[in-house]
Amino acid sequence: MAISSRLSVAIHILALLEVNKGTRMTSEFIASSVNTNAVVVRRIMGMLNKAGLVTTNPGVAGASLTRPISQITLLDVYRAVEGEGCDHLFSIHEKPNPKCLVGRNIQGALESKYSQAQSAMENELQKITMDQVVMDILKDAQAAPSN
Amino acid sequence: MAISSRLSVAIHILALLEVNKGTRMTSEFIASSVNTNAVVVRRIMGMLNKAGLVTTNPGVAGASLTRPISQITLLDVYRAVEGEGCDHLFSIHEKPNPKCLVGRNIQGALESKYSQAQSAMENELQKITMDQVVMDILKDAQAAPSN
DNA sequence: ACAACTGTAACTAAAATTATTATAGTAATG
DNA sequence: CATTACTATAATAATTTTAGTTACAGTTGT
Repeated sequence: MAISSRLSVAIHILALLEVNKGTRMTSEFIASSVNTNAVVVRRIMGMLNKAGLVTTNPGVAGASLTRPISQITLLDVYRAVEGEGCDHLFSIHEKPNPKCLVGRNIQGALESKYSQAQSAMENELQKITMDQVVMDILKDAQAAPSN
Repeated sequence: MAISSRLSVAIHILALLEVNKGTRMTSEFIASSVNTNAVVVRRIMGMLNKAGLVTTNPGVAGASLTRPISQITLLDVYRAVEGEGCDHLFSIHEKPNPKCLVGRNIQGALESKYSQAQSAMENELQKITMDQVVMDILKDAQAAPSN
């Protein structure tokens, strides 16, 4: 199964915060750009807040980034929205038969291999910063300006 | 969300086929090592068969590997059991607002970044072969022999 | 005080995974 | 050649996760 779209929505939110840095956006406004419900936005914004990536003020619109987007990596965002789920990208079947040689040792063998693949992915996410994403978005905007 | 345990079960099955190469194992026997239902084993075995990794004979027990396990990578197995799902490891939210600069361009930006991370993971899976997994299993067996 | 928000909890709906039941078909064996 | 043991697969159910929605309490600024 795929990784949930929370990461994509979170990146979308952070990009909006950067691009519209001056203005105070409501969760309703952000939701209309993402095309989802405002509660979903607030839920994810809450995770970004808890992870220390944004600052929010209860009751008042307009979240803000806590640091320059060049210092926010996709790994930061991924961990913010996936929480504990980050630890195990690959699921391992539970309780294989300990009476069987393979059943007894498969879990350990899988864990060591899986962690290699997972680390490779995380390292790549860490290399990508939010400002690269924003640049991509703005670059496309120059090619086809309509703002 | 995490990647389904089908990959883990498939690896378990292939390891069993290698370790017990001489004998003809029934799906019931394999299921008891994995600790699941025999139908689950046959379903996954069917995927491995369709992907050309094993040969099965309808009605008769005992699947066999089509090539040496040193030539089966975890990426082969991953693709066999995840099928189309492999294409998009990360989900992207649908229909962001085209009237918004960010909404208009976010999907393209995400796709290019995500494919970097996904490729990094797949490259790592490709580097790991089934015989490394089997060696891990047998190595543990030497340390704590009970067979 | 009021209006406009945010922060959450609770509930619903939809999708995916795994387990299970059931059925049809293949093949080796006595 | 009928019986037995097994595979292949469809259909169903149970469980889990995600995303959308409703509801409401709390905060802020006017």
